[in-house]
Amino acid sequence: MPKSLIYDVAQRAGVSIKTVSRVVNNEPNVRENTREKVLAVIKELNYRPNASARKLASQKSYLIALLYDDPSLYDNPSSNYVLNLQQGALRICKSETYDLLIHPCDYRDKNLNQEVSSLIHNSRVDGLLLAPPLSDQKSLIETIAATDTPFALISPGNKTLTPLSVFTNDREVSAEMTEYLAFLGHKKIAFIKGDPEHKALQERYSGFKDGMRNSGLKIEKNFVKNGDNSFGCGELFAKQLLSLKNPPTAIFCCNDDMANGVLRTAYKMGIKVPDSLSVAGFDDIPLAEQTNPSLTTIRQPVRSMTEHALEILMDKVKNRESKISPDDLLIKAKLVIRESTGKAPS
Amino acid sequence: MPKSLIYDVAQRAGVSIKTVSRVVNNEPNVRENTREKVLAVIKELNYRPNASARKLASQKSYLIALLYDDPSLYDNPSSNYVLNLQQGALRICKSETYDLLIHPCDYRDKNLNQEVSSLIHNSRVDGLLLAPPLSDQKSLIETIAATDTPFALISPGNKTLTPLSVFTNDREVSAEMTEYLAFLGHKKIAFIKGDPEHKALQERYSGFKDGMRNSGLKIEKNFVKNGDNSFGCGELFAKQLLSLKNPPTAIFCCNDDMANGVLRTAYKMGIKVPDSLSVAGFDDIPLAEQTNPSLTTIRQPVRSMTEHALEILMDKVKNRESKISPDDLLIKAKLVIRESTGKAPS
DNA sequence: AAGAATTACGACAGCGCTGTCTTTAGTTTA
DNA sequence: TAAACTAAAGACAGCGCTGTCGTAATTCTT
Repeated sequence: MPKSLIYDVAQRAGVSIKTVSRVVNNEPNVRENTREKVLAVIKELNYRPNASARKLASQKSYLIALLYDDPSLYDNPSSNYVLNLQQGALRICKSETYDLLIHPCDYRDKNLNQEVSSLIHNSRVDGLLLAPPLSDQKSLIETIAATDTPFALISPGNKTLTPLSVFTNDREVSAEMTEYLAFLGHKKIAFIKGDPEHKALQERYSGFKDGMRNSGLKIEKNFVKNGDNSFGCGELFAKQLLSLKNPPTAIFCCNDDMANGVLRTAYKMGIKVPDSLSVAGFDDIPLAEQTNPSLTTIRQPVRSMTEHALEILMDKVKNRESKISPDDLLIKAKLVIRESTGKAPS
Repeated sequence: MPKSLIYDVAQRAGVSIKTVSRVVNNEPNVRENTREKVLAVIKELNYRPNASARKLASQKSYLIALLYDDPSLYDNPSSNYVLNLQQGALRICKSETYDLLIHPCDYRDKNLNQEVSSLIHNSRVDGLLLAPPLSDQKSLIETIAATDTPFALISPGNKTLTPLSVFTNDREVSAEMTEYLAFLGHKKIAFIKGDPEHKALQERYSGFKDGMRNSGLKIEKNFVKNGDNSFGCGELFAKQLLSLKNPPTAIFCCNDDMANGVLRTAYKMGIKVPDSLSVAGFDDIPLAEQTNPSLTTIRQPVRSMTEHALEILMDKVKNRESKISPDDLLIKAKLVIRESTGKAPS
């Protein structure tokens, strides 16, 4: 199958190359029957426009960059999150004939701003999508905004930042989980916080506080730990908490990795879960289904979240009215109740 | 920073645009001091060649496609593997100023051949890198070969297929693990096989057989199970094996997911690991460190494997002599001994 | 030191599209 | 039915590079 050019199509359809171009790009001012004729020839010749030529002539890149924090830098098992991001982004890009440039970063890297701005300049991307925690980095956002490149965020919590953002209800659902634990009879509930730079994780802590208040429970100071999202710190803090003379009966962790660490410590200390201790996580990584016991947690629909965010971005990139209603912007997470939570010991 | 063109650089350096082009592309026939002068100006003006223009003029795409089986289709936790693939590929691409097109596929999809050939034609990729199990799909390889597009494989086991391939020693290292179990005193060793279409997993079984033979042990028929790589089947087969009147004292699984399933069943059945049962996996997914007990397994250096494979591919794409020696083609996996294996019960 | 061989560099066309502008066909109005 | 308009289609330049080929500068011969 020899690759055909726009000229071939034009000639065979008896029109000018410009008309073919109009059809290909869905531009107006083409009569319906000529459009059909051209489309037929395109199909017949299996014509695909040369991406580089389009880009060069149109001064666009047809490229969307997906920026995310690279979990393999910490070698943790939540990489599934990234794959879901990519999948969602890929799907929308494909449907809009854009390409996707994946760009794993280290959100702690001090040169991040420079790295991203050179990405924008060198690759001349038409738009950027930022996943948390990169979407929390204020100076990064400002850097990008200064380049006038459209961007969208997957962002936790509040809606004030920018209109180009999809939001999660981390706070509300964390409150819900807390209330669920209270409902099970737990009164001594511990919380292991995550990285403070991760805004979503802060929101989860706020949600925990809400939930405790709503349940008429008060938070004991030494039941709250400052974790760093890692399995290891879940282990460590569990050891501390469970060695207390008056230990908590439930531990709610900011993410599944830490919850898994708690599970391990409980196992080692011979503390039965959920009989003597309830454990809850957040994220619903695939592993959560496979732990002993399996983990009660909270699931976020990462893929559809990403797809929404990217659709918003594409609207911006293509300068068209957004069809996404504000209601669609809030992506709701849900409790997933498994084996690691149960009635409070009496 | 206004974006500068090749003309700007040429003018400022007092040379023609062609000379600038030569410098940028590392072509010969440029005097050392003019090269330096041009490089200085490039730096000064922060010149970056327009990728689309290069592609159009050179009739190349500067694009490498990375094809892999999408683990999120099965929602399993080994997605870290993919991230490592991507990272390795990204690193080499960046250093060669190529872009990376990620292309997750379903290796069971019957339209895969067509999908890939249209990828090649539409995106006009300069080269493809296939990860297992896609690299095992004979008809896919033939399809790609027919397009004359350079490609490289990350391929298990034997070296006969093609020179453009990086190999793993799945078989040898599986034998090693088996011998290690034998060394610990185990005589009744079970094996849970993986997906038969996955060539690497077959190799692992062959290695198991080698190891048993080398240790003077014989394989009991009902100690060998045909798994499908999933956690669930690990659970299931463990239940079957451990319910035998004369159960195995060690179970070696083709991958960590299944080994993790075994661990769970043992936990549920109250069988102590490693005291009464040793369990070994393969892959060293991040989770393997976090199970209860942590998992003895085998680690493959996926990242460096990918980097090697891509370097070979780039040599082919750029039509230059490969600097990679045949010895580098064999990427060796290593045993990682953790808590799940121990002396055979006496 | 003059010619031959070689290396360094430049002029210019053209890669395959899209944007702009112009022309033609078609439709409406008076 | 002609003038005035609008919709549809075409002509053509040019996006920013690289490839080819021609010419100038340099080095190597003897």
